[in-house]
Amino acid sequence: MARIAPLSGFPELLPAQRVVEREVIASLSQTFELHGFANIETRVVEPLDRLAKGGEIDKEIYVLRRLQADDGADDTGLGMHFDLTVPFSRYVLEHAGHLEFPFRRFQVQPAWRGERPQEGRYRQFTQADVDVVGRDVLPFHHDVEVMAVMVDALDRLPVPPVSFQFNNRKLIQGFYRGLGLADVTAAIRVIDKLDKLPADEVARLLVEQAGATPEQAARCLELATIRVPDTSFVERVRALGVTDELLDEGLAELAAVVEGCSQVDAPSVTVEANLRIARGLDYYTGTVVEIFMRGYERLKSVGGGGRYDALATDGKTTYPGVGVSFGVSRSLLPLIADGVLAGSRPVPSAVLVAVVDEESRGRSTRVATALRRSGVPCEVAPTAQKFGKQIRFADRRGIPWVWFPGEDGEHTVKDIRSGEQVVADPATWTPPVEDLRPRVLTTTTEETTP
RNA sequence: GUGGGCGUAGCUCAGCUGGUAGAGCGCCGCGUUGUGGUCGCGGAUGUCGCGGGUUCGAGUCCCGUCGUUCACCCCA
Repeated sequence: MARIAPLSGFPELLPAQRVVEREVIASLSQTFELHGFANIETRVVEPLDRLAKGGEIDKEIYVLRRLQADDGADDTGLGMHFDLTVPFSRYVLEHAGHLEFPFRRFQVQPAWRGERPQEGRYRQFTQADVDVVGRDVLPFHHDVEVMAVMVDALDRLPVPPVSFQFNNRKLIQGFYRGLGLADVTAAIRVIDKLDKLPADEVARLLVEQAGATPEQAARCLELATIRVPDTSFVERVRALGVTDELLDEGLAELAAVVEGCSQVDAPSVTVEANLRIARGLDYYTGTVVEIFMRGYERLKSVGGGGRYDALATDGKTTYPGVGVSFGVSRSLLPLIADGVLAGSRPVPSAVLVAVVDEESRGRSTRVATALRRSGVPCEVAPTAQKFGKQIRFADRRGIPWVWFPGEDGEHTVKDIRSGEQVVADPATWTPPVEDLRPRVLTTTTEETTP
């Protein structure tokens, strides 16, 4: 029985499950590096005043303090980061003198939020972020680039198909402005409720909270219901008859992002323009995106991001950025729990070297040494049980091969899946490459490895 | 943070209006004296999440607590 109570919201994985997470992180990192993004790791804590920029998230910050703090000082003024964007913006400011701009980095780290946990929401979770940051300026084409990188990265993952839903803040703001709407920010917040409230209710709220006329509210809803897999949204928006300079700019940018991401060779990723995607964070200024995973829409977005013209500023210089993050824990833990993803084995060993009797354990150890020299992960059987038991030991752990050391160099190795057993030389034999490392198994297809 | 559902063997679960804890799978042993998986026979599972209360008696009822899950909120 579990005498030690698990901590709610702080999930831990068993070895075979951890195989999945490690392979996914390795795959993401590899793709990001293929696109020339450097890896960084930021410290776990940040000064509280930097983390707390107002907003609901303040209450979710875990604060650090010493057990024997002075009575007067109840904390150290440090909190654990709740995402990777805030620490990154601080990192950029702090190390700006040593970075080359535009700076391209990726980061895969845990973050902490004191939330009520549930499926896909944890108090400690890992996310993977890719961003490009410029000094003073960051050309728009980086929006397309960084989104395309994430499209490529997620396409290579052994997860269900994902959908990138793009929108653009300039488009929304320009449209509302051209429409003559008073409170653009309030209107965006209301439109964001569209998946929870019926359309006519949203229209009512637009009138009530955003100072819209019924006519304006109707137009806003028309805009928000546009959702297409190509650039045809441009014509449909124009047909609504609103003209505005910012709107034009947003339309062009969104078209470029949708176009650019559609051109990535990524069969398991769909790309759409969805004009009701707003995203709550108010620092976004252009491109915004939310990512959804097929069959797991209940998790809401498994990733998201966008353009922020002032990621960081030191008063003299501003650093605009564009980035997107993928929720590693949010997407993987439900997939693992549902049995969609599993590790092929809980141990790295590809071979179990059997032990004939304790007197000859040295012979088995020498076989293992030879195999390791060839890069074959292996282990020696813990006890000299009957061979049937030793084979079962390997079978339980998913170790595909069992090596039987012979008396006079007469070695044999058995594939316990097929039962086939052949004479082999420890110095030269290697298993098929697909047996070398644990792999990620999916229930739908046979297997996938980065 | 607010409100609801659920917590029984390693796993999935059964257990009626309170009366001495069960099944399947898995695990262990033997059949099979050095090559597993099938089959047959046998065996062990457990502070019924934890603490308190009501009762002659609590897995069952009540309260609290922890865990889990759902909704709100927020977002990865």
